Amino acid sequence: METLTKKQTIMNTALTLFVSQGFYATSTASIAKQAGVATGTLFHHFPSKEALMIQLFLDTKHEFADHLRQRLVQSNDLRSDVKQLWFSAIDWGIDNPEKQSFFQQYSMSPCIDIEIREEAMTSILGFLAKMLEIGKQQGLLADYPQALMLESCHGQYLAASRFFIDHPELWKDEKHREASFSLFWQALAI
Amino acid sequence: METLTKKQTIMNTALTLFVSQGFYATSTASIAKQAGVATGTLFHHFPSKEALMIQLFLDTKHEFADHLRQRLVQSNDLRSDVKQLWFSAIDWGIDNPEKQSFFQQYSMSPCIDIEIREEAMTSILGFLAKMLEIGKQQGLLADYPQALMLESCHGQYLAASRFFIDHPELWKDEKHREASFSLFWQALAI
DNA sequence: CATAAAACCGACTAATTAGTCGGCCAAAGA
DNA sequence: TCTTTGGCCGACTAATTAGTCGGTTTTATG
Repeated sequence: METLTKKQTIMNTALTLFVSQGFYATSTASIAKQAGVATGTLFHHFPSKEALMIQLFLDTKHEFADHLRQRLVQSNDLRSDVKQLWFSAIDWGIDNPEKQSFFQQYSMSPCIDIEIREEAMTSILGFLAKMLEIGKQQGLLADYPQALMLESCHGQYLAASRFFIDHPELWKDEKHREASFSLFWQALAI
Repeated sequence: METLTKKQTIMNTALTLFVSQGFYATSTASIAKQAGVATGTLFHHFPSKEALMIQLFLDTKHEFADHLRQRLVQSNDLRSDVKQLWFSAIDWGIDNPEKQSFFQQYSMSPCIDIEIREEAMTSILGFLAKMLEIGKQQGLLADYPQALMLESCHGQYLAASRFFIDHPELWKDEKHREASFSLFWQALAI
């Protein structure tokens, strides 16, 4: 059993509290206390509360992106590739409901600077953009404006994972899994 | 020119500040000052900051729902009815970007009690649920689980209006308008 | 006009906040 | 062993907060 560093403990605790209470309602003192750490320690690792939030946001986004990249395949069948990506993404949300809630709340909140949010967003949606491009060339996907399609994909993903986090048992139900992907794919398909 | 009551002014100001700074970062003092009103007046009309937020949320949701209901038609052609609803909804978002941002931020934030959010949600999505039911009976729409479809619709709406608020000029572009509806409709259609 | 009710004011308070600072302690290198 | 480095501590502070309260003005009513 590996022990967490205090820094890690602080970040884990902060994530939990930010999700359950909100950024501004969570005091640095309460984070430190809950993490079993002095306030001085918190500010030793992070210059400010905001810096803590930013690192949390970026780390979590990267963790999610890494998870997807690991499972990314490249077969001849675009639809099944996208499907695998879709399932991987929602799997991650189900396995990390707190982090998923974190995205839901802070992906469009003024707590985090808009530049940072957008940068994180494009870094994640980068390979999705490529897949869309391929799909259009293959004539599988509709030729709608790219930016609109990406925003739509993102919205569908947030909605679906919101739904399955609220109803985790339904994610095991083949009918619901398939339906969620169909909703996603049909929107884009020719 | 009709003058606003102080209560209305307080609510308008609060909405603006909540959207631009966030709920917890906005002090009641700053709301009062910006509204040209004493803090005592604010607390005369609203028992607490939270009560102000709740009323703001419910009023705005109702305003949106009323807008949609006014434009609701009932022809024989479900697709064109839904299309009109879709355009009405995004129109409202474009015309009220601040209120739309308010929804984006607070429709899933812990600032507002989850019961209140869900109640507001179902009251708005109520007639959409009926339209989906009709569509399924007519064999026009896929027979996916209802709750999942509603969540997906909501997600698509948030994504689309987010997109068009960021790029208002594109809402006048027929291609983009049609594309946004196609993305929405194709997801649901058989 | 008189009176009552409601809207309005702003100085005030008790509580909470992010962030500081001087010092403690354990480990690593000389 | 001595020294240095860096994680760590927690009492402290200056600033800010939501909400109060006693009093004034405005409005409605008889």
